[in-house]
Amino acid sequence: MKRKITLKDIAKELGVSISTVSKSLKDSAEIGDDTKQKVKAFAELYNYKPNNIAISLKNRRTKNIALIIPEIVHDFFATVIRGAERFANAKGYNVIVCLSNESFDKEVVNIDTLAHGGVVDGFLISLSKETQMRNDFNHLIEVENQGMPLVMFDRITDQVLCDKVIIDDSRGAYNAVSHLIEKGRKNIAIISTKDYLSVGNLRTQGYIKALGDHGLEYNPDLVLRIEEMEECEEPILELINNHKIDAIFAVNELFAVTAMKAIQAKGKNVPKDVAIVGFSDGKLLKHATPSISTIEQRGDEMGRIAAQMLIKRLQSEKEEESFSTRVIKTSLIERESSK
Amino acid sequence: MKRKITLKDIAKELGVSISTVSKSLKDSAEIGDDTKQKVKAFAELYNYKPNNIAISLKNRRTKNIALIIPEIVHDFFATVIRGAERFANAKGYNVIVCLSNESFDKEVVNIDTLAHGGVVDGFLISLSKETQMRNDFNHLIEVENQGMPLVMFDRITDQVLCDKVIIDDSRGAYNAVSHLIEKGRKNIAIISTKDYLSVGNLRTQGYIKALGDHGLEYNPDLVLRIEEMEECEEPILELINNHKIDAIFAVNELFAVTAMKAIQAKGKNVPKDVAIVGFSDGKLLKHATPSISTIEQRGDEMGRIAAQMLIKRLQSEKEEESFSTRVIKTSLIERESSK
DNA sequence: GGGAGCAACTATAACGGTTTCGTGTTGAAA
DNA sequence: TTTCAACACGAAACCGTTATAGTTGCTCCC
Repeated sequence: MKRKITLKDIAKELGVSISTVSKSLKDSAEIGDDTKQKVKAFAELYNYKPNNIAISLKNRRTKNIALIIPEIVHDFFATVIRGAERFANAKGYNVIVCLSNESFDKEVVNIDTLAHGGVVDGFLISLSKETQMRNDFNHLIEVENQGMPLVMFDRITDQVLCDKVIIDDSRGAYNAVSHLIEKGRKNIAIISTKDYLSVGNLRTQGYIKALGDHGLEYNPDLVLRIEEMEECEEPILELINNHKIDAIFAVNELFAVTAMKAIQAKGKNVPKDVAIVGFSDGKLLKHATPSISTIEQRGDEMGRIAAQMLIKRLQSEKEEESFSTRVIKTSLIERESSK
Repeated sequence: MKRKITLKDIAKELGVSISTVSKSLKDSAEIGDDTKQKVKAFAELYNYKPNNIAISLKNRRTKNIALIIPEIVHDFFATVIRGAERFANAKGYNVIVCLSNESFDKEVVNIDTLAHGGVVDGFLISLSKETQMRNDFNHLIEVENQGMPLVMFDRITDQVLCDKVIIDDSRGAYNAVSHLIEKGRKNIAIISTKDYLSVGNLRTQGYIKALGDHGLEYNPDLVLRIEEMEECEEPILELINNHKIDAIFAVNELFAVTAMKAIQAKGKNVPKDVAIVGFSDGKLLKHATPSISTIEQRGDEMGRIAAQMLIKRLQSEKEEESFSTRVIKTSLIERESSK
């Protein structure tokens, strides 16, 4: 690789000291105007850019932040990246994206490498499924102990003290179910995830509360908890076949479209026979036929706020001891599936 | 931030020199066995990890690679990230994901910052729409001139000499259209993009060739070139209304589902009245009703190979002067829309 | 004319490693 | 006893910056 031009090169070329060059480029008052001009012109000419690695070493900070997500082929997380990246870049930070692939081990390895290696200044993380299941957060607690700021988003745990960004899962679900009730639906099922997933759990709670508040009976048989995303078809089919249902609230995109397909395959009509509301505003729901109503889940907003919280902490000198949790509001997007 | 433990700390604590500690941890033959053991044990105990920034500075390489993509909420690019990240991580490299958002300026800024700042060792890039339109690749040529390796994938240009990974767009399209012809379709339209997009252009060529090879007449009226992804509905509607069409080949997911919706809205049946084949294997096509046949476009494979080519170049001492282009094969996934 | 004060630089240490080149101590061959 | 290699370790340079602490040379003024 061709060597990039350094301060030393400029100094030698112009017959001044390295310090002079450094200070000139920073427009220090210590240096005479003509020298400054000369140095700047030369630097410009040779397209000098300071070596960030050296600066990182000196300043003990890298201006990199890690963003750890469980899965990337997922509109929601993709928009989180977009939001975080945009904000961070504007503040002069690079985002290093890491995938845990829902694996505890990979999450740990990622964090370890980046934290101890001094590669990043802080972390943005959404927990992997496995981590939530194992309920083991030592790797995160250690990050905190090292004094590295950490912001958790979406899939969080209250066992780690740090800044957090979540959406109002429970209230979002509540609104979705209320909407279905207002449309006259009485037998509303929910397709959710296993309880150890914070998000699925909260949404189920919102579902139950909405039923209660509207004087509908809560029937546990209508609560389906899917274990494996990839094998959701069968249990969904079973739910639909064995119960009299006139509406479904699905906690994610995949469950919603799979449910709709199953219903349509039975010759029933959506929304006439069964109405559907999903959660998270991805392409799948928008482009389904009929299009599926959903609770909007602003991933970019979440990414932006998470990055903001992290960078704020990185830039404040004093170690702020109180942590805050930001809750992002959701709103209902009405589409054809719940007309 | 709490300071991390350094070689110096260990040295002071054990009453040996920094060099001794460094060498011990590298298991150098220069150091006596008992000293080595002592140092290693101590380092282990305090969870010492070398500071990668310092190593980067010394070695003049960072073990970071940049992956620049135009858009992230896009299953294809998301899978590319996954493939590249997986391979790079396994080789000890971090992936810094940057989004150009289809903007020339952001692409240039990204590259400039990372290249001159010494943050990354090399680039993986898929050109932004705007860059392809402007036909201006100086920022990439400069990267090459600096001796930084660069691998282009998917959206490439032949005006920059570097390693490349593409899928066989033209042949993929050819196969898609041939498939439709074999199913007895005669009036096949293509919904493509403007010509400056390398990918859309190649797919259109494959379409034309397939028609010719099967003795069908090429009718330019059946070639729709969409300018704005977001405003594709109207022109697609127009195409469908004004022409007798029994099949559509769409060069991406969005065009395929939009076309299908339009056809169904007219009361026609897919695939009976109009068959559809798309391109790129995203969720949208898979979960559409009916599911849409498509040309598989292995993003993860592309990412993996691109990362592999880049890292190979980074690790080889000699400056290899010949560049290669890897072509990834596609295959047809038959689904309901072209039965 | 001998500081004081200032402008305009330069030298140096430090950031945390790696690496080359010593150097002091052994023990054994000559 | 001398010599000399092997061993075990240390000193110092270097990567590219920045911050702090000098060092000049000059003017000004009592």
